[in-house]
Amino acid sequence: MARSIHVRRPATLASLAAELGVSRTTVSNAYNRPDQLSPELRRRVLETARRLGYPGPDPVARSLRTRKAGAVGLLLTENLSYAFRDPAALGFLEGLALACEGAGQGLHLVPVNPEREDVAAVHRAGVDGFVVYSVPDDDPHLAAVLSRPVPTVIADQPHIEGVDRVGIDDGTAITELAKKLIALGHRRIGVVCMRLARDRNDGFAPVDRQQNAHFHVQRTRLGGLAAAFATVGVEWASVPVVERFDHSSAMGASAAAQLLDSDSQLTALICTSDILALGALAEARRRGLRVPQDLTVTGFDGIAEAERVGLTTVRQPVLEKGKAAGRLLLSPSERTRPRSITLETEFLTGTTAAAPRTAEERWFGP
Amino acid sequence: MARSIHVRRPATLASLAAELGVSRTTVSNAYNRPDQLSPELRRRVLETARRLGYPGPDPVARSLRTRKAGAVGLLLTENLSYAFRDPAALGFLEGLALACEGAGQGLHLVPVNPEREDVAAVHRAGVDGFVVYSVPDDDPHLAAVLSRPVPTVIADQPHIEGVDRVGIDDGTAITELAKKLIALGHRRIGVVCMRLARDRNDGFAPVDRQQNAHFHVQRTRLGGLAAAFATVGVEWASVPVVERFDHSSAMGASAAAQLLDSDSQLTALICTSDILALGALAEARRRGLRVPQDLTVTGFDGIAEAERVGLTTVRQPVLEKGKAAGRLLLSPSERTRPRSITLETEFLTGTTAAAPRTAEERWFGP
DNA sequence: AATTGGTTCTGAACCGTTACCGTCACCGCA
DNA sequence: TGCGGTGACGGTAACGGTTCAGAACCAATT
Repeated sequence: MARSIHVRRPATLASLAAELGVSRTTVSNAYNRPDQLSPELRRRVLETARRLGYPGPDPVARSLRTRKAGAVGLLLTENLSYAFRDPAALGFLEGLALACEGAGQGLHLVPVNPEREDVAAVHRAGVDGFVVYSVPDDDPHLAAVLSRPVPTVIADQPHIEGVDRVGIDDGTAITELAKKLIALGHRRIGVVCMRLARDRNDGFAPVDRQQNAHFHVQRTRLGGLAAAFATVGVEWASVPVVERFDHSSAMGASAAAQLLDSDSQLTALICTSDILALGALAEARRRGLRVPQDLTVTGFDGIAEAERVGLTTVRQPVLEKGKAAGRLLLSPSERTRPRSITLETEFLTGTTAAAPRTAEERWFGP
Repeated sequence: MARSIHVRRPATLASLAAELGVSRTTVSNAYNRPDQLSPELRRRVLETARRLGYPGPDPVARSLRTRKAGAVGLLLTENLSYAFRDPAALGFLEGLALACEGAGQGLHLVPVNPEREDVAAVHRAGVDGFVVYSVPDDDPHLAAVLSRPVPTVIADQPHIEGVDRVGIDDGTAITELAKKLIALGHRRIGVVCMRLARDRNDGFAPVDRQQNAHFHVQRTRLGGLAAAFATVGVEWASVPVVERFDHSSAMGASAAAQLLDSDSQLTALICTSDILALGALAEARRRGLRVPQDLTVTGFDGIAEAERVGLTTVRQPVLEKGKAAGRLLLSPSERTRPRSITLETEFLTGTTAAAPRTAEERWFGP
């Protein structure tokens, strides 16, 4: 005979007070303001609590009353595993977690169902503020976050009126990198980038798709490249840009292959992330192309493995970015006006970029 | 003149009801049970909400009444960065996050201040349950979690009466590995392990420290090795075990160095994690020792990089472990008795283990 | 005409706590 | 003896919702 298990409701502050013959206020004070009652009574309260199995004030009820949840919400891009496997995102997450930990705040990962456009989870999250990390510009979850009456910090996204922001200057950073390649003599380049929109497009990305990209970071980096090459008369529309939906070095390799197959005259591959660049390096190796003699390859982010293999890239301070987001959210600002933090990037010379071979060298070998 | 900023309190469900001239129940229903009121009225409610800037029912208040927080708490080992840089921990985290996402539950990282023994954060977390991942057996935070009247799942920790558990059979898995080395002929081995207790001890770990280790996983793995080598008459007390507090390949390298310096006759280094083993490989390379001809090196975990370099190791399904923990916590069990899930491990042959050179070979070369 | 059933909305209780202010006893001091 | 100050505790009203039993109304059935 199935018998429903009798779950004894845990004792409440009120029941404890009744048992002790004191007021609820006093019990509350025993936990929250020890100086407000005599040590003797406090001892009795806590001891009785132990005896009755009272686990202490209910966190949710407390939050309701004090108007503090003690946690910050984090909204990540649609696909969770995507973030967990991207070293840059992970660094940001670690930095944010550290900042929260330092402030004694929990970090609440908001569940975003990739299937349905279910914004409810954003409304259900009991948090004191939100950090939004690199979601598409038109993400309904972002809109939902902004509709909540709590402070918000956005990272790696375009500025939104009245919202704090942290990020780097993606455009300028990659323009610098492009200028180095231009100075080396590269004119015929190919570009590998991450996905530009929510829909999958594993292949060439025409200019209008680039310009309408939903992901701010990718859009800005491509824009920075276009600007740099425009200065030497390279028409951007003629530069092949290959997009990959999944972010992995395998995808970087396949994108590199697609580019090299489409134009054997390319002298450099510019990748908008290190992960992709590592794949491009692997593809070059597979083809027997020497880097940098036969092909220049560059990345972006400055992840550990890139540094290990000497990739020419741009380092961005991902850990600091996360910490800064946390500080921005948790610091007791006067909130007089939205603050914006732009962190510095650093060009890493590496060993995967060099002057292109001349035409003769290309045809007859060195 | 400093003037305190006037923060307009956001509209409440009650104020919205008053504005509309309906009851609070009706407004609540407009959000939670659309079938309970006429479409026309519902439309009016939502429209007025938009006009008044009402962000929808307050999540904390709702949680209080419904007794559901919509999130699970995760208690990680003391040092957050430690977890974020350990691929095994990261895999677990990803799996857990995926399980939560699938169930529409948030994942609340409990802030654990490494400095103070501040258990308050555990009590402050508004969650429906906890997952505790590989904390020291005597961690006060674990005790605090168990005192909360919510379901709990522990991972990679010894069984606790009445608490669900997920893990692998560390002892048996590493015993298998040890037996392979024994079969190859190894008798003189050194062991590199992660920290065994809260206090830092970068150096040799005597047997009693091993047996009293606070970290279940490390304790069990060492025990498994001892059991295996006992079968061939190798006295465990004579086996050098070097411990490192920080978990990094650099530490693995230095530990390997310490072992090789202390006994040049060692034919194999068994490491209790892949990260440490990768460091040991680096150290062997630095010394000009060929692996596996001159030295056998093994790891544990089966992280991606280990597989790339062909490390002989044991793979454990970390992602699955995280998912299983989530399922265990979120599945509507009858909770008739605590459940325990032990996942399978797999021996990876790799290319870093071989028979030791004979004495002659050692002295005169091959 | 009375009963039934369905839809739509309401009233009051409740979730478990903390904030705010008030009360009261006790003490030292003039 | 009266008085202000202080330490210890209590009462009441939020905090912002959800739940559940039922009221009011109307149409259809018996």
